[in-house]
Amino acid sequence: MKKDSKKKATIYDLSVLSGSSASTVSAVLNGTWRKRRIKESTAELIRGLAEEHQYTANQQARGLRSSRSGLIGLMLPVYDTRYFSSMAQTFEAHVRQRGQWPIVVSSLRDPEEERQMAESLVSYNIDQLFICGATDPDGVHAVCEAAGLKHINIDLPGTKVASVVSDNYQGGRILTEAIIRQFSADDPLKPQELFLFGGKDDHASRERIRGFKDMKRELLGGDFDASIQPTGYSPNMARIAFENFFEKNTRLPRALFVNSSINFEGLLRFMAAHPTETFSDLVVGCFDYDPFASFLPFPVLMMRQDVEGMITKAFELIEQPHAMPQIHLLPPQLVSPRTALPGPLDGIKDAG
Amino acid sequence: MKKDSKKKATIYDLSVLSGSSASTVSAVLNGTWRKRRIKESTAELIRGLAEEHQYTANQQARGLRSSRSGLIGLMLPVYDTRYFSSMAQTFEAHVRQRGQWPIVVSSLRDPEEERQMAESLVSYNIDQLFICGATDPDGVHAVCEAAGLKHINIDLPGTKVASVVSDNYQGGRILTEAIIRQFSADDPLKPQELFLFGGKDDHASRERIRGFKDMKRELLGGDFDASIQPTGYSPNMARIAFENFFEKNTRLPRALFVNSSINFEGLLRFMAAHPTETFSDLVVGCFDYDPFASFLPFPVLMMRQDVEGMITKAFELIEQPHAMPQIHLLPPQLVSPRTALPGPLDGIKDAG
DNA sequence: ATTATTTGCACCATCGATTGTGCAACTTAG
DNA sequence: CTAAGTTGCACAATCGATGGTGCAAATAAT
Repeated sequence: MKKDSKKKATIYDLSVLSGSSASTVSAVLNGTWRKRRIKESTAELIRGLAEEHQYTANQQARGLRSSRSGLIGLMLPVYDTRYFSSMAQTFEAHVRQRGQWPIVVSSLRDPEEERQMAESLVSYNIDQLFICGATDPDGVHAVCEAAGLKHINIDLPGTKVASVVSDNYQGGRILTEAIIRQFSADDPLKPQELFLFGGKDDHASRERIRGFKDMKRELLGGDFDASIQPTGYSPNMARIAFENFFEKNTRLPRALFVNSSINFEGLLRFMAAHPTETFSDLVVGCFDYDPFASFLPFPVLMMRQDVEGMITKAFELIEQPHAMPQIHLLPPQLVSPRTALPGPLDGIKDAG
Repeated sequence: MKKDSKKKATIYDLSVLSGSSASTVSAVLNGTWRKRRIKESTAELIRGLAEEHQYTANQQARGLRSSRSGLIGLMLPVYDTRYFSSMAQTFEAHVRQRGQWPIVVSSLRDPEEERQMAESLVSYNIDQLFICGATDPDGVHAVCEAAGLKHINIDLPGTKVASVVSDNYQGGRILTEAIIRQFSADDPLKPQELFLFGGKDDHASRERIRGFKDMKRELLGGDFDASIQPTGYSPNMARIAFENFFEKNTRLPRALFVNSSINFEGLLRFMAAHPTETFSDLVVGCFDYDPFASFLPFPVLMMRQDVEGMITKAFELIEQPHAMPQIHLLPPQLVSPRTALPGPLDGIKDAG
């Protein structure tokens, strides 16, 4: 409107325009003006000018003074799986609802990266940090602790502050049972026909594997440790594992427990190289939910982790002075084959 | 190390410790010290102390002074599709490689939200803004322009600054042709057997629809406008459209052009309510790529948009003084059924 | 009409880093 | 031995908002 709309208005500009002091303007615009006994009419005037000149507070200045920023951080291993992207989406909604700003970064599962990122986020004076799926949560904790930054672990637990994670053990049991029950009584699954692929030596994998083993033993008997093939969280390592198995046994197992959707992508790569008949007799259980995966040409059982619940719980816990670094377990949900669940996108109005 | 490791070290702390002035410390640590003729030995000393005390610059103070922040913003409609999550992942990698920090927000396709978000990002003094898939890019532009913030459009073009978008018209043509060629010469697809579902009245949809119509007319002849069913970018609206079609015609079309993976999720929901036989004769082309979708029990052709290329191009263009608000087109890639392409995750080291 | 309160606001230091400017101490030239 | 650089750094203003403190003017109490 004014000639100099190139630069943003500050409280000093409004101070001149209104004839009040900068501190009065500040108080009016940040809501502390009643406490400072500013006249209603003065406040009104200033609010009007602020509106007219499109004033918005400089968050850097505000943050510098108050040593807060309004930013809440989420550290993710990666974005590009439905699990983590829905984590980001859900996190964003919660943060914005609190009038704060999400800043999401991905650490690529590298402990050193994780720590450096935390350092850097600290230098922006972020108010809280949600550490999701970190390889070394306690390393990140040390950084946060030193800076007095509130934080919490999600997905993978740490030992220093509270953690919110899926009940991977129970989930593993339930998924394993569901896989086994897919087979009819007249041609039941045999112990050596059920394998677990994927995951690495992290808490989630360990618990899932434990659940898998326990349930497998209970239902099928026989202890068959060779049925575990950890491949890391990498599509290609998983693909190679499937290829190797296939070469050695001239076929896939009848039933697969796949440890994550990332590993499932490894199975896709394997599938691309083999005719569809190879998979006619296959049952897959995957510890993650992806709507498209649920409709593949063979029965796919999935475990959907309760992302909404985890984020909600994490927001509750992060406020509390950490009495004890407890691990809070949330049950994941078994999803039958050919199921399309609503997701975070469904809340969005989009008339088209 | 020191007693008071609870608060972060500042240049003033290091100033005292080193016996130099704060400005000298600042210069040493931000790299401008040669220009200021600081002695090598002084620099060395200060660098040592900085290391020892784990100094990291307060970005808010730095930003306040220099009116920059080191933050680069990406505004996304949503996170939770493979297209947009890979956009976020790719963006992140590029930004971090430049030594800056990504701040990603989702605007949920609401023009008012988009503008407010831009306002708010401005108040953090972000250095650049990538506007991806905005419903009203020019509205966001106005906000950026007023604040002197460099910005660029991705995915959906605006008229005020440069835009980088997929060649939706050519992509639409190619996908349509590929769908039609899936059918053999002895039982070829007829014009009234090919429908387009999804999308709304945005640039991308319009172009894809134009490509669809043109190619359909060229190959199949007949102009059949009823074959377009826009449903918005919503899974449920798409599901309802499929249901309606099915009720009216007692079957699905033999071939579908689905406008986005979000709409494809609507098809999944429809599938969940119908037996597999319903889809035995179906061919689907989808304008988006999702690895799991590629392996569904019927032929699925997909268009993968060149996310890496778009981000790269956008970084090139955003620096340039906007001579002309040109639209830069990037060809998307046709993906055959049962194809598992590598993605941004493949770059990650993860031995497992 | 005084004194005691309350109201309404201005002043100023502060957060931590950046940067233009000034000026000793030292070196080189003449 | 003096004048003219050069080197190496300190000083102080500044970015924009916040919040403690102090003080007039208006109002109430006596």
